[in-house]
Amino acid sequence: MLIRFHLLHSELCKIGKSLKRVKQLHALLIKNCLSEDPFYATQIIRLYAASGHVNYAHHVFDRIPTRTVYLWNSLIRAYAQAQRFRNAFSLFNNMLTTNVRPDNFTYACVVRACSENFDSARLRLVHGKAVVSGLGLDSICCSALVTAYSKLGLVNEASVVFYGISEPDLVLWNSLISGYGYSGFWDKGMQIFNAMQRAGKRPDGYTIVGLLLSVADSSLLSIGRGTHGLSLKSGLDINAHVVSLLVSMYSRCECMTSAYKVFCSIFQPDLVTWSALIAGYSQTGDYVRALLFFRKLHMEGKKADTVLISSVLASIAQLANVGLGREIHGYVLRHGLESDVMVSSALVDMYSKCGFLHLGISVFESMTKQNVISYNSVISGLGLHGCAYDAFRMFDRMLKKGVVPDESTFSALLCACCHAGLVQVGREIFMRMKDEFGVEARPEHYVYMVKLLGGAGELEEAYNLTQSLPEPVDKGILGALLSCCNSCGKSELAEIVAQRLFESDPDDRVYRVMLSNIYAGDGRWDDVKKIRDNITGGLRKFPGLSWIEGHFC
DNA sequence: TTAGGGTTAG
Repeated sequence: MLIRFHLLHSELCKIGKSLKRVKQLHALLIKNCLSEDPFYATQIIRLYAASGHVNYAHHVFDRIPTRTVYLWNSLIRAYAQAQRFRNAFSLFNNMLTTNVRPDNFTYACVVRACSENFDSARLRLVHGKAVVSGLGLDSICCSALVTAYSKLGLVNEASVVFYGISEPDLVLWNSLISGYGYSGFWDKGMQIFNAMQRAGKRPDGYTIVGLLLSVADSSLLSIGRGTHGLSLKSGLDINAHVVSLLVSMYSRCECMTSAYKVFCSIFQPDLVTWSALIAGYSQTGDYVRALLFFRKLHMEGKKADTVLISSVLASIAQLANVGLGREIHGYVLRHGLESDVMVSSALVDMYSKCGFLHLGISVFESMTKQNVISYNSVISGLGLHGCAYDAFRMFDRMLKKGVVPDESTFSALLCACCHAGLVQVGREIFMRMKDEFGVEARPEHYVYMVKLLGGAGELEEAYNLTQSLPEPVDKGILGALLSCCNSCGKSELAEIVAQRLFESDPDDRVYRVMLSNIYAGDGRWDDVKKIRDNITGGLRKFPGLSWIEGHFC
C-alpha cells in the first residue's frame, strides 16, 4: 500500500489540469480498489475541480461512504471556485446535518464564497455559526472574515473581528491592511501597518499590495512613492503582484513615466503587468501607445487573455479605429476567445463606438450566452446611435430573459433618452430605476437627467433636481447644469450654479471659461474681462485638431 | 499514513 501511495502521490503532483489524465488516474484508483478511500477521493475531487469539471468531482463525492472533513471541504471549495455558490452553500448546510463538524478551513471557504456572492446577510449568519462552534477567534477563520467584510464595504465590522484577536499573525494584519486598501482608507491602512511593525512583524508582498491598493489617484502619489520605496528597501520590488500593482498605481496617478520605469525594471513581466501598463496608457488617453505595447507583447510571442483583449478593445473604441478593431476581432476568433462574455461585449462596444452599430449587434446576436454586461453594451450602442426606442426594446428583451439590470443599464437608457430628447421616457425610467429595480441613482444618472431636462429647456426642474441632493453635490452634475444654462442663455441661473462650483473648487478654470462664455453671449464684456483676469497662470487655448478616418468600399 | 490553506495584481 505504501509503495502504491508513493507512486500515486507522484502522479497526483504532476498531473496538471488535463481532464484526460485525471480520468486515467481515477481509473487507476478504481482498479487498485482505492477510489473509495477518503484520502484519494479528496485528491481526485481537487483534480477534477482544477480541470474545471465540478460535476465529476461531485460524482466521486457521492460514492464515498465515510466522508471526512477534508472531503467535504474539497467539494465545497470546488463549487465556490467555480462560482457555483448556491451549490457550495447547500453542501455546507448538508454538512451541518451530518456528524462531521466543519473546521476552520470550511468556514474560511464559505465566508469567502459569501463575499464573492455579495451576500452580507449570509456572511453574518456563517460568522455566527463559526462563533458558536468555537472558531470565532481562529486566525484562519478570522482572516477570511476580515477580507470578506472589507470586500462587502463593511470595513468597520472587519476591524471588530481583527481587534478581537490578541496576537494577530501576519496574514491577519495583511487582511486588514488590504481591507482598508479596498475601501480607500489609506490613512487607516498606514496606521495598521505602523502598529504591525511595532508588533515586530515584517511586511511581505501582501502587505505592500494592501498599502498600494488605497492609492486611488494623483493626490496620494506621495503615499504611493513611499510604499514603492518600502518595497525596494524590503526587497519586495521583484514580487510579481507588487510589480503589477506599482504599475497600475502609477497609472492611476497618471505617472506613466514611473509606471514604465517599474515595468522595465523587471526581467520578464507577466501578463498582468503587461495588462496594467497597457490599461494605464489607455486610461490616461494614450491609446496609440497602448496599442503599440499590445503589438510588442504579441511580437514577444505572448498570448493575450480575455482581460487584456477587452482593455485593448476599449482603447480602439476611443480611437474609433474600426480597422484595428477588426484585426483584434480576427485575433479573438483565431484564439477562440469569442465565447467569453467580457470580450464579446467589448467587441459590441468597440463596433458601435466606431460607428458600425450593425456589426456590434451581429456580434451580440451571435453570442451563445448574454449577460448584463453584453446587454448594457448593446443598449448603450443603440442609444449612442439615436435608436432610443430600440434600446428600450432591448431592455424589455433583457428583462424577459431574466437578466437583472444594473446601474450601467440605466446609464445607457438615460443616455439614449438624452440623444433622442425623450424627456418623459427619461423621467419614467429614472423613477423605475429606484422604485422597481432598487438601483440607487449615482452621479452619472443625475448628470444624464440634468442634461435631458436642461436640453429640453426644463431648467427649473433640472435645478430643483440638483437642489434635492445632499451637499456636496457632485461637480459633474453642477457642470452639466451650467452647460445647459450656457446653451439656453440663462445667465442668472448660471451665476448661481457657477458660484457653487467655484466654492467647491476655487482653482477650476473650465467652469470659469464656461461662465465667461455665457456673459459674452449676453454682451456683458466687463464681466467677461473680470473672469478672464481672474484666471491666472497663463491659460492658453491651443487650436483644435481633429481627423476623420474614412472607410470606402 | 497520507491531506487542505486564511491575505495580493491587470
